[in-house]
Amino acid sequence: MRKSSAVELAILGLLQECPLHGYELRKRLSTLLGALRAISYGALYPALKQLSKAGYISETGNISAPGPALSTKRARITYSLTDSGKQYLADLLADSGPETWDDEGFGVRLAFFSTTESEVRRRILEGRRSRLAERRATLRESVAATRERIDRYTIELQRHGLDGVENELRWIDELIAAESRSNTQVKNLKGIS
Amino acid sequence: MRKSSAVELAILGLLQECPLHGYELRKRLSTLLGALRAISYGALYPALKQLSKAGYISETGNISAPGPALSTKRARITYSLTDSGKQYLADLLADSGPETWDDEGFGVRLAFFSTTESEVRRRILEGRRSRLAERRATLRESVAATRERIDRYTIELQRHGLDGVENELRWIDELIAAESRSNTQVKNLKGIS
DNA sequence: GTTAGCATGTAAGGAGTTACATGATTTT
DNA sequence: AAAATCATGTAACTCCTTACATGCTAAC
Repeated sequence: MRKSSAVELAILGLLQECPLHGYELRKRLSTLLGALRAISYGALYPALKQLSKAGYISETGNISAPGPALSTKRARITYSLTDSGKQYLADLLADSGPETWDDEGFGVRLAFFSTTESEVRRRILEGRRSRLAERRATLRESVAATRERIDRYTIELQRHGLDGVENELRWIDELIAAESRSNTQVKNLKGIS
Repeated sequence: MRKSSAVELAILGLLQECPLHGYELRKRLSTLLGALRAISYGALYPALKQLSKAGYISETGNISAPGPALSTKRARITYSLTDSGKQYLADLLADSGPETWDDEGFGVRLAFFSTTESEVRRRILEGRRSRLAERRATLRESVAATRERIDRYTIELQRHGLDGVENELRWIDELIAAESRSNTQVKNLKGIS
């Protein structure tokens, strides 16, 4: 079983909420992941086929309402998660390895954090945090190294990159703090009961 | 002549300053473009071969110092811009079409803004600005549309994405303002003379 | 002497985009 | 009736990553 791409994970995650057809799926992927990714049909449909072949999702023509048997609409293919797919998705979301720390892997997983165990959430957030801290260190070094250069624009570009990383670090810290708070609350509740 | 990728542009831009060999080139690309891109050798060397074949750069074994004829070091291949390459680079940098507004295309071009005409700089900055403004509009919409959702994490992800875009917009505005200032100065100087 | 870094490359393959092809439905 | 948008797909192609292959040089 090859490691699943972020796109597949996103598809499975969306289908977890409700069955959808491809076109709708694509729109939701775009808004869900925002600037992160705008997938094309040439990538989406093959991915759906492949997930279907693997048994993680099932296709059904939309025999939706019990009204007029064959609706006038062109047969839309609605995809839903199978039991096997639910299990697979759960496994993917239970993961907190290196692939969950890069920009895309992290973004997709965060989007489905509600379905992720609190402990795994914490590990993913910490992993992402140290990945970002590393990147910040590298960028600081290179900003320092380029200090003598007179080129305004090179400096601007690097400074902006560093700003972005620092910004994201603050954000992650907030998320981690919020996570701790809700953990404490849970512990308190447990203590009381 | 196929349209050149951002990587090729970056290579040409770096070679404009001084001749370099592949290994060094890769390090500089990484620091120059920061988080934007970390190119692998599997991409770099073929790109160099291709640029060489096109006549934009020339390869020379490092027969550097006039000391001991064959240095002990393994023959490093030093690449330098040819006249044709200089022309090509100038053409690429004089461009301000849509390909100069996306994340990567913009980043690379900004890095070499010092060698870009002030008018082209302005057009690229404006183009980038409106591209970002569009993205902001889309994100705002989707944040608004997702408002009723209770999912904290989906909201956080989208809000963070929006923050990032707004941040970059402010940065671009600063750059544009700085650009206008230096233009005004130039005009004043011209007025005086 | 062995590890780490310098230095150049190739082959296989993954992941996706673009452009095309088709047709239904809704809106103007 | 034209235009937009819904809806599904395929084929060719691009670009890049990973893994491998090779060997030198400096430092410890």
